[in-house]
Amino acid sequence: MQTLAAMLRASLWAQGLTPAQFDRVVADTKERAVPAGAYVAHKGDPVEAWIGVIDGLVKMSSVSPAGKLVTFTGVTSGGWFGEGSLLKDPRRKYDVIALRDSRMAYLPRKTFHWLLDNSIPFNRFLLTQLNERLGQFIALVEYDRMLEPDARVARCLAALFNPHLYPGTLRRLQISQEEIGHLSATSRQRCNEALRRLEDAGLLRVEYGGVTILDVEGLRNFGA
DNA sequence: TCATTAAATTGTT
DNA sequence: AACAATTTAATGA
Repeated sequence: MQTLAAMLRASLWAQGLTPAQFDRVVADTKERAVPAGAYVAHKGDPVEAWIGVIDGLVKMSSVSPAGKLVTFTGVTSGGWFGEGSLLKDPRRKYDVIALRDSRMAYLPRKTFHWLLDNSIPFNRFLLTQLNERLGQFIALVEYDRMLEPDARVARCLAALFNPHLYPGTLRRLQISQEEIGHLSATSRQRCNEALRRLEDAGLLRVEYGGVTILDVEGLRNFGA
């Protein structure tokens, strides 16, 4: 648990701002609490802000025409998303749902573009973020077809600890096995089996209502 | 603070 | 998908 200002200060992208720029960001950014299970943003909504997770966990997902729920990725404390929509498409391309009670930060579109125009470090950060996400999605497509469920679960968890996207995330992840299943496209029972195998391998510890990550690198390379 | 009950989550079939 | 076991959270004495 941390304050909005502390979260902003800890963000990689805020480190490179001038004190004046940082002050404006703090002044413009609004905070909102979202209970578990509630929508942070709906698919198709106009995108009015860059959204960060101060504390909590959200998932980006979509519902196919056939009604099937597809989860793309999760975002943990310290992560920001929606820059793609702010740069290009005016509307959000996916639903964002809180998996736990979460506190979100909203940086207005106007401030976001002002930072783009005035801060080189901010641009640099965005490049890195976009690149990391691209890599994540490429890996997603790749391992979705090639790897066994154990490895999918492992990499999906490792992705939540990407240091570029989510700096300083605690090792303890509060998430049910059912949700890990959604994130990794495995059934709940297959996910449960995978988690226990990963625990046997010493990569994480399975707990009630969550897991503690012991070896991020090991998870990332699992099954490779 | 402790005991009881309900709800959520996990482990098995 | 359904069921049983386990853990946590909530309630009230």
